[in-house]
Amino acid sequence: MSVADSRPPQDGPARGRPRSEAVERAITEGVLKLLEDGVPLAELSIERIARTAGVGKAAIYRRWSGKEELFVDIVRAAEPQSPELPGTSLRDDVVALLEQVRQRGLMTRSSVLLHNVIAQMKTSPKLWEAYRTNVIEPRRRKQHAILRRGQETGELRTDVGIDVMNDMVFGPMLVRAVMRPDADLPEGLAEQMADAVLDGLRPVSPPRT
Amino acid sequence: MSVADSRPPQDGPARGRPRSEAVERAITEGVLKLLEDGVPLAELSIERIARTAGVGKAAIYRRWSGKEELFVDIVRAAEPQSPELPGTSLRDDVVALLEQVRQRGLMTRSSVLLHNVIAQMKTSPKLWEAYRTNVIEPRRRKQHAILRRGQETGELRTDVGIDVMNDMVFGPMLVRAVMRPDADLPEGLAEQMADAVLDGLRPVSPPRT
Amino acid sequence: MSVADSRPPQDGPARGRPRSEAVERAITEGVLKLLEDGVPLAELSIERIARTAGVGKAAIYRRWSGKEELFVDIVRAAEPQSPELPGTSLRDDVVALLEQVRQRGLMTRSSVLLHNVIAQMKTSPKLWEAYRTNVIEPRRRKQHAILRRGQETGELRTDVGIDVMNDMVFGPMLVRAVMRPDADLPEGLAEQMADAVLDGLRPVSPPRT
Amino acid sequence: MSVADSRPPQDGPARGRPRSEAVERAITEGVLKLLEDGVPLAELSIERIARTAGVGKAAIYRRWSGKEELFVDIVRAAEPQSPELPGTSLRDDVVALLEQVRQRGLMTRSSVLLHNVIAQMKTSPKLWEAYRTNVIEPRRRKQHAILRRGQETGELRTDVGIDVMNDMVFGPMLVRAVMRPDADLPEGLAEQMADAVLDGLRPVSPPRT
DNA sequence: GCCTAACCGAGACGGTACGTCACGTCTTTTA
DNA sequence: TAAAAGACGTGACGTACCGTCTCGGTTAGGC
Repeated sequence: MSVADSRPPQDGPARGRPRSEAVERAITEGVLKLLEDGVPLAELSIERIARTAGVGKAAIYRRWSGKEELFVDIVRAAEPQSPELPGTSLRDDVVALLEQVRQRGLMTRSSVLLHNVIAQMKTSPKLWEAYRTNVIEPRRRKQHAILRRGQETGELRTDVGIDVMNDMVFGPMLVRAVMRPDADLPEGLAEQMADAVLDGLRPVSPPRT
Repeated sequence: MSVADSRPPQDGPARGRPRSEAVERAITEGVLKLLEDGVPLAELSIERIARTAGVGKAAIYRRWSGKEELFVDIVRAAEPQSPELPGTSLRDDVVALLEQVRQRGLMTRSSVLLHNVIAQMKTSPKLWEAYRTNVIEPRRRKQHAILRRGQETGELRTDVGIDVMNDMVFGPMLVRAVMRPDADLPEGLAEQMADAVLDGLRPVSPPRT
Repeated sequence: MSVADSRPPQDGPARGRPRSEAVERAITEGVLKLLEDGVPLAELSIERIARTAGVGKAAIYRRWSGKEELFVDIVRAAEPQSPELPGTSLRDDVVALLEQVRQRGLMTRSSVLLHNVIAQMKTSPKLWEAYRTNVIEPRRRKQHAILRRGQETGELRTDVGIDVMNDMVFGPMLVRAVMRPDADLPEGLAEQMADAVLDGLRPVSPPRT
Repeated sequence: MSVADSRPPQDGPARGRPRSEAVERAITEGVLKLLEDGVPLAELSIERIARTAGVGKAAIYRRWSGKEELFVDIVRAAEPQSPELPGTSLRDDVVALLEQVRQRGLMTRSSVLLHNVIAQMKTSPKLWEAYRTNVIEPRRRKQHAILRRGQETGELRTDVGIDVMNDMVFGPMLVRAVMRPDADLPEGLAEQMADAVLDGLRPVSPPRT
């Protein structure tokens, strides 16, 4: 299940002493504890994590190939589950997804935690790729599906690319929740944004006076 | 002019040998060369920069207090100048700013350079603050001013907060240009986005059937 | 028989699965193989020995308490048996013992093996003591007995301590065979040394002119 | 002067900050202190030495390529200077050299120190070679020279190889002083040994009755 | 034309962390 | 109960940077 678990694949029954789940837990909880104590991400060394978790360095390297892989797993674990979509209309589905992003922004902010870890990832192309593949792309695929269905039901214009529309519909909330820690995310924001932007993306623009 | 130039303030004429501008240039150009050669940001150590620039470590520490301060200066230097706004209409001004972001996205991508440096900054609150104050906020103030004037001229609805509208108008392009290196930024994208989103933000929403 | 076999003493018949002799053999032969392959003694780790022998580490620790104890047993096993002494005269007995040392020097050298292991032992006082007690002292006692009998038969002077004479008679060959891997040990060396040194240790030194 | 000083050879004036002699002293004295405190040689790690000396590991690796090279230098430094030879006769010169070996044995024993370090060296062929070249061989050359001159002056027989005679003359004291920590080395031992062994190596063996 | 202060490259300094390896112990399954 | 396998905490390995500190030497004013 873990992205970065590096145990070599093997057939047959496991041989030797199995890896302790307690160790796994001690490590991840150690990292979270350090972050919550306000330790800057840059000061999270493997040695310090091991010391905090009461664990040998080797126990960490046995599971992850480095600091970054470990962080990916921790972010993945903290990632909220994708919500059930109502499916009643394009507007309702869009609101549901926007609301998820908004919630995520609130959570991320309140627990200092993930914001920096995610930012940090961009410094390592390899890791960013892992994060994109495992977290971002699935979310994006779901968004595309919703928009495509909106086009089919005639709720959405067809003369703008799905990908561009995706950024127009979900980009504003993303920017607000992820890139601007000082902006507020009031209740009702999802509805407000959805209504306004979908209004500009209706299939036929009636003439105005 | 440099944010991080740490020469102690001093009265009277400079004494002793003045700092060599050639050294300054060698350092910044060394960093750019390394980045362009595809060296990951995480592998840019002060020692390596000094070696590449043919410069002593002390010469760097004399000018910046650390790696991060150096990076801030480099990003600032590479930041494009804000364009002149036509001022003919809300739509034209918005298109001009969106076009600037689009151009910046194209440039950043082609020169590998800044994308990661900016991401990196988030890991250092101090630096992110500096970047926000010096780069992001001025740009945002200009955007707000445009939108406010749009409200005054009746081109924009007044029942949505300026700040939210700002994200709705400029957020999509920002996401596309800064956060998604694989998305394309075709010509005409600025116009397309501006027209669609402004359509949803017109002051009066006529009833639909 | 093994010095370092650490099975706890126990009454009654052995219980549970008995230790496999094949494992014992695999371990000792693995060590010898590694040494003969030119692996430096310092690179002989328990882990590597176990890997080479196809054996678990625990199987080694069950039998010896550590690397050094294992080495003692291996050296002991390789030690040549003490020869029969002719007993016809002091000179003949001395030659026989010197010849044994010479042979041992030749053997040790050809099989790389033991020279370094013995040297290594000196770093562990405990082991050196074991080696001294089990290998060196018995040999020394036999040498002393011969010399003492030489004094009784009037073949050896009595005004020099047995211990000093022992070093004078056997020391040269020992130095040559054990401490100087590059010296040659030609046939007849034992006789040559014995004659010369015994000449200086005759009971009465007649006055010279 | 140090065997293992690994500074790359260089022309012209020294560049950069020169290496501190104080550091050199702190390291060697740290090692001696640890040994004198009874720390087993096997527990002397570079990290511990650095900690004891209040020095960074790099400062050690800058001077020696490893633990063993460091030890060679320490033994060399503790090695007594070769004595002036009287030159009055073969017997007097031999006594002088034997006395040196005896003294060395006494010292080595009293200061626990060097005995084990020297033994340790044999485990590393490379180091033993260094020790042999720098310490043993010079001493041996001096011994050979004395014996050769003894042959020329008619004090020594010529029908035994110099090398074999060397072991016969100096081997006993060497064995006693280096290989047998429990043997005593009384004053006068050098004279006693010299007289006895030289008696057996006189050029003409007069007939006996 | 000196003096002197600050610069310059080089590199040593005490530290900290890296990722690997071996230690001796412990915990699995299999025989 | 022993067997192989392999995870466990510990700690040393040798390397790379950190940011500071000497070195000898250079480069500008101000005298």
